[in-house]
Amino acid sequence: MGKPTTKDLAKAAGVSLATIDRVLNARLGVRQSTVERVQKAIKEIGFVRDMAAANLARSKEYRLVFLLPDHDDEFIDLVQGAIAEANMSMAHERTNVSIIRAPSNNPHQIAFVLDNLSAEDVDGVAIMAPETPQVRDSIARLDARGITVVAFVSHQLTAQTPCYVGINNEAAGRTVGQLMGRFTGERHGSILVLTESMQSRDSQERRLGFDSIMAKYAPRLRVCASMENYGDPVRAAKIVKAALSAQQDVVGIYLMNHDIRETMQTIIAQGTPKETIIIGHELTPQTRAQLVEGTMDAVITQDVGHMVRSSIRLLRAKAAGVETLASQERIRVEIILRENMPEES
Amino acid sequence: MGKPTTKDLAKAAGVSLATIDRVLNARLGVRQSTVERVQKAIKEIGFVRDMAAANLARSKEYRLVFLLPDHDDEFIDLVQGAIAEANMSMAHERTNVSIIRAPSNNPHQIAFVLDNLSAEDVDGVAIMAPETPQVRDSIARLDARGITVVAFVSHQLTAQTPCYVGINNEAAGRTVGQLMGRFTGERHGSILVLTESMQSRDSQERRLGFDSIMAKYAPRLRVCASMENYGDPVRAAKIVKAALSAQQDVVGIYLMNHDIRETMQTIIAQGTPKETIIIGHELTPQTRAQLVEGTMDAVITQDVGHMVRSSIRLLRAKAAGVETLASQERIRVEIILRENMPEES
DNA sequence: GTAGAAGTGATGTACGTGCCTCAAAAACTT
DNA sequence: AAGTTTTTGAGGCACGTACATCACTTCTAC
Repeated sequence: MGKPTTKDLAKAAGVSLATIDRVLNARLGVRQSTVERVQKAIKEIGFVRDMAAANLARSKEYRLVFLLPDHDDEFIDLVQGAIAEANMSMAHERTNVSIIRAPSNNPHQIAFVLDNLSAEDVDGVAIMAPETPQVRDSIARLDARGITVVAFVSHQLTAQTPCYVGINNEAAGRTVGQLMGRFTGERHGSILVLTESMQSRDSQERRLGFDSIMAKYAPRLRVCASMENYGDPVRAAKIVKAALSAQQDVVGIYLMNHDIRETMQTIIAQGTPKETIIIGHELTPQTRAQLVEGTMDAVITQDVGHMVRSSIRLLRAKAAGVETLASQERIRVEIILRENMPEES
Repeated sequence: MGKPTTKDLAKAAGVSLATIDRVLNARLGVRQSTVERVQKAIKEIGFVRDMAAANLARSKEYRLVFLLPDHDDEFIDLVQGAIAEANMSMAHERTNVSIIRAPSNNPHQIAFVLDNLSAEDVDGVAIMAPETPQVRDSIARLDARGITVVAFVSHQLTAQTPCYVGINNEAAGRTVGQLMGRFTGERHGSILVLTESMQSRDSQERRLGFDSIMAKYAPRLRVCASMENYGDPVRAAKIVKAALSAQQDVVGIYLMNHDIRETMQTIIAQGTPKETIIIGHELTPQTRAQLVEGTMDAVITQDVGHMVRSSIRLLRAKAAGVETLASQERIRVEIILRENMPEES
């Protein structure tokens, strides 16, 4: 005979199906002694409930939301594409994912958007936003309202510590360090580090990891202070130009943030010795092209599709109160060279 | 109102549920004109069927089988672990995965095992076995019996070309080549290539990719002919010892097969200059340890858990006659250094 | 040549899958 | 007896399936 069902359980515990249901869903209105009797029966007959059937009966749709920055760069595009794709394949699994945008440099606005999410309309939110007190508090309120939260790409420090779906940024920095050390051969010189901002925890962690490895394995190289462009293309170009003129011995460049359009353009326009090693983050159409033509040497990336699906699974599981397969959710720090570049989308 | 259901479809098409069902499952006994009417209605109201409910109603379990080699090495262990883990989390989704072992060096035995699989007991098979005519024919017979097949890790050439779940081995070889060229700096010397056997297509592809990159980017290095150990530990040790004594200028070693226990042991015992770059395949407890202690410099790997889950999804989808999300199933050629090594299991 | 039997293909009916839920009954409290 | 708490029953979610039904053909016998 097959797996035990609620019916078998009911018989085994000597109660009705409805009571079983209340115990399974930890709802109240069941005497403690009955709860225990049922739980004993569950263990005895080895009952595992069929969540597919449960969701069907509940005729419940999981409504999930991704909160993304409202500016458009290639990385956000990738994320949006991955969400759209996931949404397609999740339609079968009664899950509906939507996207909300909010200006990433305005914590109050983000908090406002989050606070306006009602448990009536939404079961879970994946938040991609800088780590600010306002957002932290909003997350706490979401949690209080029974909306589950995961931090997407960027960490969020909260009391309830929502899951973080993204790479270990220190490991990413260390990996870049190791590659930079190896790829520059035995050359001496300085390394430029370009970033959007060192304010964010992610940047700090990457830098930390990078420095630790550079100090340990490539002391011959001088790592310059991080240069911030604050997301301003003009400033980005100016900084790079100035740095390349000032430093004649640049042997490597670490592009720490993912939006590198202007930066790379300027570097190429300015011209660098062809041995200059350039390593950046995130596999986008831009970095792909750069890898192919050899202007970039390596890209450290996280699988965006995987992250999106992982977030969805986590949110669904948390919303349904189910365990998840942790190993499947771990996001790897991937190294992409020209040779192992996956085919496009 | 929510998604359209079969009931809505039936009304829209002006037929009963049973007819809808017949059309959806491409069963016979429906007039062509009716089929067309239903299909038109499907498109019109945008019907997508709820596979969860379908499977529930069918009260069907997908019974899948992995055919693995019957010898035990660390890679097989990983695969078995991943299967066990997947089995746990798939229990909810009415899927049951089991493992069958067969000697990988005996094609007739493998064919025999496959031929004994009945469509009564099994819906799909993931085959990890060398590419032989016997297995090819067995796959054709499986297909004829209505059992779906995917090739797991190793390619299988068949008329029906079953899906292959595994990495692009040529890309893997190219990636090793690029790393080898980079990591050896500007040094000159020779590169050893050690493998179990060059008979298999996978090995040939890896070698091809490796050679192409070495020739192009590191002509200063001399790549030696592949040395085969035929899976024999004693022979493996002897070969390595001989090679290292004969070649005084070894700057890099490419370990092409995944079972490298004796080989690495011998290399370490024999002693090589510490700058010798050693690159191998598959992240196992062994290669992890080697990476940590610095005796290996990089490992090219495929995510075993991902591959197992991917195979399961593919088999289920094919067995159910459903489309799959291709991008999710693509297996990446992963580069693992000490710095980006994922935590164990 | 036609009524009737028998056969064939197309379509519908009713109930089942494992679980949830609402209303109503039963078992306890005060 | 009224008020609570606990339990039950019946019906539903979106779909599948054995069996029943219906409309035609084809064949036989008169």
